[in-house]
Amino acid sequence: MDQPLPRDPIAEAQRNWVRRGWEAQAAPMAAITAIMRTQQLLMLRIEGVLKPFALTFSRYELLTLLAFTRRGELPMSRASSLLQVHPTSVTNAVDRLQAAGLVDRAPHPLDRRTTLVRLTTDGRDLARRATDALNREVFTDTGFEADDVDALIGILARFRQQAGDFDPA
Amino acid sequence: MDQPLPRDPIAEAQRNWVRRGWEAQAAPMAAITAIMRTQQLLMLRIEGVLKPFALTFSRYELLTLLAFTRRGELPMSRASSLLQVHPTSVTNAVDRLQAAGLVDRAPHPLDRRTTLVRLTTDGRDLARRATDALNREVFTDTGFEADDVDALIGILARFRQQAGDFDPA
DNA sequence: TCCACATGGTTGGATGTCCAAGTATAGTCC
DNA sequence: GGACTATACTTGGACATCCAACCATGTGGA
Repeated sequence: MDQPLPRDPIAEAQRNWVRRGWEAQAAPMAAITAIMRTQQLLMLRIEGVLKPFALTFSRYELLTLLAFTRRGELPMSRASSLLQVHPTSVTNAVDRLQAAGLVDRAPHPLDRRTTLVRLTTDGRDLARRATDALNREVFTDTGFEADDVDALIGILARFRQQAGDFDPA
Repeated sequence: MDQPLPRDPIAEAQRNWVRRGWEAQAAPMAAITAIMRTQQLLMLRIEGVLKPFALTFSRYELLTLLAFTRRGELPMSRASSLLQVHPTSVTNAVDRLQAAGLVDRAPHPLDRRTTLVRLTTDGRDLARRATDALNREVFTDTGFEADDVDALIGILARFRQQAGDFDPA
């Protein structure tokens, strides 16, 4: 899987789709498959940068989300909503971050259903160091051209909005 | 997680990045995070369409790849290369498809290291029906605008090429 | 002919995803 | 005040990802 293929496998699949008579669906299929592959490439790269910190991207995202709150804490349901992952994914991430001493769970003062997840000092420090590494090694030179970055942001925001991710206003 | 958020969480994260002084990295970070979320949305949608066929996207892709070959078979290493997944992911997919009677494993006539994975009649039929469903329910109306589909294809092809996925020629 | 290197595929393991179901708690309405 | 609905989070499970290590086989060069 390290060796470049002689041809773009997704362009090939697109041609196959056209050959089978699915012309209207060929380009959308290719775009979606390209998104899947691009995500995979980026994930491998990001996980590679985070590995020395004993972090995965999922756990990193939760730490960073907490680091951006005023008090370094959030209800788990809120974290699930903002990170746009299933509540069980947050449970999983909090379990592992808590075992590593990077967050704590705390009861909500007024609502016994709610668990607050709170950043520890170690967690805040690691979030900062991991962000420095990602900024330096991924976000400074992503492999996208600058114009493409802006275009992607626009296109994917329109898509996410029509998918119901956030309100139009 | 079903309710739209009042604001775009990724745009919010981008503003947070700028506030922290990481201006050059903010847009690339947002583009990458948007790719992650878009992939997740598309995957949920695709898995939803495939579920009645007792297929996952990963298994579907292998079936479709085989359906496009002349003889309905490929060496597993070739499948790994074309699908751009780790060999263990192909082993996993073949195990499950084989258990479901959708593919068979066969020895290579000339190379005892190599295992061929071969589509069965049931597998070919299921690949066709699942493709019909995906064409109808996902690829005909993806949620992307038509211009955006073409732009995505171009942008992501450039990215995948610079990442070493395929040769420039 | 033998050895070193490469290839193909598997196994065990770690990880994170979401679904279904369950329990505890809170809110609303009659 | 009680019943019903909703919310928060967990647990168990299915699934697929990739990594590390291993074994069997093939290739090429000395």
